[in-house]
Amino acid sequence: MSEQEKQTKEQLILTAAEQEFLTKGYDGARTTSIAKAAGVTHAMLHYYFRTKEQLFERIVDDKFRLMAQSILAAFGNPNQSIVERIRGGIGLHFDYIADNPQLPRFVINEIIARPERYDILYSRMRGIVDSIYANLQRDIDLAAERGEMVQIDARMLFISIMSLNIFTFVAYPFMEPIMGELMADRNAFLQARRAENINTIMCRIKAK
Amino acid sequence: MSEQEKQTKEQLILTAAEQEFLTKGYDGARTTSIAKAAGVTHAMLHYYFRTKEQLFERIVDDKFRLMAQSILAAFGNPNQSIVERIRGGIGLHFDYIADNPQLPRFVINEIIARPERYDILYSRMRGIVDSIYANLQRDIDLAAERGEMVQIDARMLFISIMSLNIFTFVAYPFMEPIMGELMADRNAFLQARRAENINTIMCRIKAK
DNA sequence: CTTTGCATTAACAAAATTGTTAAACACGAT
DNA sequence: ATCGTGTTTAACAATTTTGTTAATGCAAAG
Repeated sequence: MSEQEKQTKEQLILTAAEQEFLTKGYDGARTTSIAKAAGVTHAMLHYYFRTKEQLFERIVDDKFRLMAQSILAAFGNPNQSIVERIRGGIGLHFDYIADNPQLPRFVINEIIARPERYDILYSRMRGIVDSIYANLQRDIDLAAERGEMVQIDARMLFISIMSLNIFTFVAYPFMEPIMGELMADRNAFLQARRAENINTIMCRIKAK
Repeated sequence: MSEQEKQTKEQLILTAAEQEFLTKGYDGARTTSIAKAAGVTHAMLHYYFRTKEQLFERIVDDKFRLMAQSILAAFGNPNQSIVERIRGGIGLHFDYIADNPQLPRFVINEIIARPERYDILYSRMRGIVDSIYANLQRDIDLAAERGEMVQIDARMLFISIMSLNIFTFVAYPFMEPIMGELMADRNAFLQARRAENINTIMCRIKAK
């Protein structure tokens, strides 16, 4: 059972740490608070992860991978028409973030707090983004020539999509108290927002 | 000159503190680091502001006011047509944030870190937002009836505009390294982004 | 049953960070 | 000149937070 127990305790700490780091960031997080939330002594936390730094890196690695995946999964899609691929991609991306609403804010804050640290990560992402971009841009150009949509820079379109989808969640706690009934029912609001984001982008790219 | 000197030192500390708090947040900021950046001993900082907390509040108050203003100023506008008012508002809002690019992230993080604290602030903002909203929604409804634009919920439109404008700056450090030449020239990119945001919203509200 | 190896605890140590104080200082007003 | 007021400094105190250690437990393998 020692193997089982260890798994559980380590897992408990990781889960508590994830929650703490995602909401409070590295600086705001306290190892004692994490240990308490996990129901272990704080010496236990250091026993498994040595330092706060190392514990944090475990979380960060996971989360960055997740963030990159969410972007890829949404647009590295099969062989529908480009317009449908974009429409579907927006929805997928939105849903992905809805499942991890704290993720974007965490990633952005981390990168701003310690940019140096993520150089390796960038080279990986850069390659992925470049290939998606080239692919998407080519399809957009072709579709534009056929009059199926307007000509547009794929990266600009991409940024617009990310803006609309991500901001909804990043700013939710800020907007919720000042938007009244519109946001009273979270699920209803998110559903409406999802549709609105798709609609907004579709209007933008639809052939005139 | 004692009066002059005091102003300057206090001001030096405030300026350094603003920079530190905006980039690192309350938890990441160090009073010693602020004092050093301001070129004063850290005892000096405590002499003028007593605690880190109080120094922080001075900054936060300013910044929240600024944030609220930016939203108001952009859309509480004169008597052009509603479509033109929206078009102009997007640009104004974008420019305002371009002048204070760290502001939105700071405000959002602060509110998430300590929601309780901003209850009073909310009641003030709530009133302002409500009146702008009612006003805008009425004009939109009228314009929609006249066929000048599509029918749309003003708050949804509002969120879309904020998303597009704010995200550009919040995520800049994250996107810059993975977007290649598109973002190489910051000014050129921002100008393009400003136009794109206006274009995107105009497409969304233009009468079909 | 004892050895071995990891798990656990409590108490402690070290470092970093915030906050204080007492003494020196500058300088204008009386 | 000196008194008073607010400024400045250096040294120190307090607290918080991270990290360590030595002793103990516990369970499986020999």
